[in-house]
Amino acid sequence: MARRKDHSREELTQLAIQAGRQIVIDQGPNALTTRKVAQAIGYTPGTLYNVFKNIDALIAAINIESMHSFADSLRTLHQPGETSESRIRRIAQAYLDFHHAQPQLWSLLFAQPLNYNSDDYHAAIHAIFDQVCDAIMPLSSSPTLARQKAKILWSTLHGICLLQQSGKLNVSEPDPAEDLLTHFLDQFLQ
Amino acid sequence: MARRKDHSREELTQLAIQAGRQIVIDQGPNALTTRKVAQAIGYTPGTLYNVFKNIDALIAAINIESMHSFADSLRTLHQPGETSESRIRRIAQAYLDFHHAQPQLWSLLFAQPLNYNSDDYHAAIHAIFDQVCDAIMPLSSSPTLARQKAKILWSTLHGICLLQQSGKLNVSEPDPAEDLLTHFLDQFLQ
DNA sequence: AAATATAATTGAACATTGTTTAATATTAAT
DNA sequence: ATTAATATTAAACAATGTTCAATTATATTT
Repeated sequence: MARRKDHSREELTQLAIQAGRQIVIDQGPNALTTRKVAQAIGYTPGTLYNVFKNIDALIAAINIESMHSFADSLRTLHQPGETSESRIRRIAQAYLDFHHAQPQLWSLLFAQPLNYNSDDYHAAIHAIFDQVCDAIMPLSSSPTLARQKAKILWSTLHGICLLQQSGKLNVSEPDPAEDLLTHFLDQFLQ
Repeated sequence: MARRKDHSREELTQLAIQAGRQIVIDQGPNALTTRKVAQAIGYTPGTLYNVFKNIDALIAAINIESMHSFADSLRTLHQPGETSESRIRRIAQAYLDFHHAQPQLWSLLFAQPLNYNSDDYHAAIHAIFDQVCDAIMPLSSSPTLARQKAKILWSTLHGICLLQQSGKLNVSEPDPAEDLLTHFLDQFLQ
């Protein structure tokens, strides 16, 4: 068998990403296999390797889409007249909202070590992180301090979602992510 | 072949845990396979299944040991006359030290979703986390707030190490984990 | 238009995984 | 001494990522 040319290279790429994304949403990161993705788009695994170098590259592509989508939602939420504090709080809440709305995509993106690096991946991270830095900049005395504060905020958001997802520390009381975040931000924004 | 009885059940358990631990240290979490562990202890994979339910149970056992070891180091570091601030700072630094000294064991423990739960696992987490809560308690007005603060500290430590390990945000400047931690604690301990 | 080159697609295979199981050999109990 | 219980293994299974020769459709050249 050979060359159907039903789809262009770019179409195939998008088909695979969307199919893979849906598999992750429905069945979790562990269910993302080349055979499942291939079957979902009506091709065989071999074809995927003509478009992606390996499955890590496909995972990276799905993650890049998640990041751009999140970056877009951050841009949408931004209102020029807003105080820095309000903007930071809304960015943080948006992170929690993403985790709540798409826990499986969040896991694929943040809860699993990634073995694939690329400029696109790098750029997608910055499409998010630069906005966090921007929001914090007005409250800091130097760009270096602002960057550090942004990394601390980012780290804490990661950790809070991981903690909630693993459910490992819910003995006496659950402590909803929102409560932890509020508690953290009240001090962080002093 | 059958029944050599070179080792008791408990001896086999410990052999497997130590062999697995060393494989993770030397070659990383992904190198931890039943066949490698079995070969390292001079048995076959089937024998491991007579001792562990599956490989996730072995991973959990290795993690439990890591946690007890870390909990011990926290106990060792504790000095009765110390201020709360100093104790908290040293606990946090110990977390970073663990990550620095054993990055692979840290990854197995914290950077990968675990699919195996047990009372022992739960107890090991608390052997650590209860000490963090204890250290924070004197600075808080209620046990609930102390627990929340402990979770925030814990989350941030996680996040900082994850960030450093992934190396994804080291564009303009690396921002060593120690700097981020100091920056965080200076505000956290106010 | 014919011949040739290029590229896409597949099926089949390979190596590695985790895991199960029937067979077997050793120990323990009767 | 016979029987029962148990530990161990080899072999097999299913599922995974990945590679590749063979094949066929399109593009290019003559």
